Amino acid sequence: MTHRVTIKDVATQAKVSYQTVSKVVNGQAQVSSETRERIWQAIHDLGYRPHITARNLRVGASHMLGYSWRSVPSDQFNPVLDKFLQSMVEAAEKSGYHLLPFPCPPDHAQVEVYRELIFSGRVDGFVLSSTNLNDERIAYLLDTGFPFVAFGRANPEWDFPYVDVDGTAGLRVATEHLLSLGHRRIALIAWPGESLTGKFRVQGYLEAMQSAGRLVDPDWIARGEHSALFGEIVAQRWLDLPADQRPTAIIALSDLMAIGVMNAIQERGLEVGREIAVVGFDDVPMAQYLRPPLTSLRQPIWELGQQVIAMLIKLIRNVTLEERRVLLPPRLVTRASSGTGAPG
Amino acid sequence: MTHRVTIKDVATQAKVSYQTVSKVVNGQAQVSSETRERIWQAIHDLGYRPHITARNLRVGASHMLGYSWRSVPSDQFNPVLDKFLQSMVEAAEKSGYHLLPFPCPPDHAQVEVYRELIFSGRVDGFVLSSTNLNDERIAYLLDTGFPFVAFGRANPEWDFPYVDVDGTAGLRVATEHLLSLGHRRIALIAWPGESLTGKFRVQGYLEAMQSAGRLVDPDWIARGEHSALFGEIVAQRWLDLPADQRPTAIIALSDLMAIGVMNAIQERGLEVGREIAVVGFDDVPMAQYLRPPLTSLRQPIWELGQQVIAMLIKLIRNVTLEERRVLLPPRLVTRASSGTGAPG
DNA sequence: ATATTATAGGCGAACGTTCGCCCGAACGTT
DNA sequence: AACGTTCGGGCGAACGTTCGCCTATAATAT
Repeated sequence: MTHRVTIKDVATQAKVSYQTVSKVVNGQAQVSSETRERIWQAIHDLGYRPHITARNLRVGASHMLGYSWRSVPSDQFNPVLDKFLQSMVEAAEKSGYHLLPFPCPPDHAQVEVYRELIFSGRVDGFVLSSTNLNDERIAYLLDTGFPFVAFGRANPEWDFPYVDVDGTAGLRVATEHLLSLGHRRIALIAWPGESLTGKFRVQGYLEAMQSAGRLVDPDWIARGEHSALFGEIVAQRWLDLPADQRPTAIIALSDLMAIGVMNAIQERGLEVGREIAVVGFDDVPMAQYLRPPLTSLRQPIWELGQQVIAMLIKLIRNVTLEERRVLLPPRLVTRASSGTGAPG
Repeated sequence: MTHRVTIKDVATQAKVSYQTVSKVVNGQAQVSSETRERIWQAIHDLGYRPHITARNLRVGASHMLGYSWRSVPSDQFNPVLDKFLQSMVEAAEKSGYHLLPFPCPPDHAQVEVYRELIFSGRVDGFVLSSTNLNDERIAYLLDTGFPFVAFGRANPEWDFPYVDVDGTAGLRVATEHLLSLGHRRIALIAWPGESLTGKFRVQGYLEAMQSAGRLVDPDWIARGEHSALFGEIVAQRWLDLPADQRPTAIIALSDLMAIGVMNAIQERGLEVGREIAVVGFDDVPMAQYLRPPLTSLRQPIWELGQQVIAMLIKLIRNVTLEERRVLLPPRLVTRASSGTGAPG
């Protein structure tokens, strides 16, 4: 590297003061069209590019948006990361921002890391994910007034901007789908009660059952850890019931658990889709390759990424948000695992 | 935000010049221990954090490492992104660097985007992925001498630092595994000839077959697009052969294609693992949940991420690399799909 | 006691921008 | 002819650091 070409080089080349070059670069009006062209010419000739760090220092912004996510254990999959990141990166770029992915700190150190990023001027805002009910980060950021948008909800008493998948709507649609196929005993595999995301999804199931006038047997809702094994164990338990009492359809709150369910069913020699319907959530890429292919709810990840960044940038620019709470419904992708009608 | 607390605030509080504070913050020796403590105290009291942008401007570095990746179509999975990113982000952070993910530009605009990032001073180096034989980006970066490390190889005539998975070793191990189980007719599903990664992997297969003294029938190597469907079609073709001529084992260069193979086999009513062995590559999380679970080659993604960043940072700091070309072998994860022995 | 060296810490400058203010010229108005 | 207005463009300053150099004092050696 010989010597970085700066605004001053352009200025001498174009025979103006360097501040005038700045005006041209930033599209300010106070320059005659002749000199403007002369300056652009010089910029082009010299291959000048504004130095972002200097600009950022001057304007007091980093044009960076912080994001960290929890890595999933390697026996699981993160179905959304690729698309979500791409979406955010692209949306940010369009507005002159970049994403700063930082290592997800251990729970107790969360806030400290966010503090650090704020006070070192590294980021202008945050995208939060993996939010939980009383998320410390949200509490902290609300307290300091630093711009952020969450991907996921939290304590309903708090007023903060978020985008989220409408799990309630998703499960309502999935349940209605099964009901319309004639299923009456529809079971649900959910997460522990602490899970907020789980709560919303269960609610959609309950709503759909209720408005169809179906009573829900509490035994039809199983709660446990997010794993294929748990899905398998629960399904086995249900399959032990006499045929006229056991569920004819099982919804799992994730594809991972749904896969466990499918494996349990097939090990009993039963046919998924014909004898027992299975529905998952996430629509992981693999869902379509399972045998039978898995009916699942696909999250509008791209749109969520676009929204979350658009909102965050508005927040940073002090534009008021017309929508502080955005819920986007997932789409039911119907495949063979949910069958064509209830048995019997 | 009232007022950012700067080095000067600390200085007045500690009754020294602000440059001395800088010395303390950067751990320089020329300060007595009393004043040093006084300054640290002031830093702590005021909650001072150095302003990164200002520091970067002064030292003429951005402490950012550029990275972009090609998003896979949504019917496929990116098995490595999550871990690879986390690994790189974490490794970078340890050395005071951050990752800058930027949108993967369309092919024709690749170089221009890299140029821009360099000349606007946004990054100090690049990690390249999805490299191809005559990668324009590599050519350009070699030409300008800008620091980068590739994840993947390219034109062997070029001398540039890279890390990569040793696909040759991986396929050698996989093939030897099948040979040791008594398989003689081992078929391979590969990518088109242009694929460099594919070429290395095929080579491993050929080496293993050769050193076992097995002739390789050219018909046992199929080449086509990376999809489950292609795997399925090819497998069907092989299954049409008389039982004493068809392959008893099939290796696919990716799990996605292996899944197609498994489905084709099962649709013929044959049993994967007992009648025909199947081996994949990638060890996607889903592999263990398939029925039967898929034997596959797992890439050492975490280590690759650590290495690539370590090398890049050395390059930036002008430390000579002891190893400019790092190949890490994948690990064969043996599961039921490769069976316990060749049939017959 | 003087000369030499080491040490602590101060000071000006610079990194590459943008911002706000100012001034001079040109122009139109009364 | 004097005035106000508009427009083009110059200028100083600042953003928060780090760097290199300088100086005064203290410590050591002769």
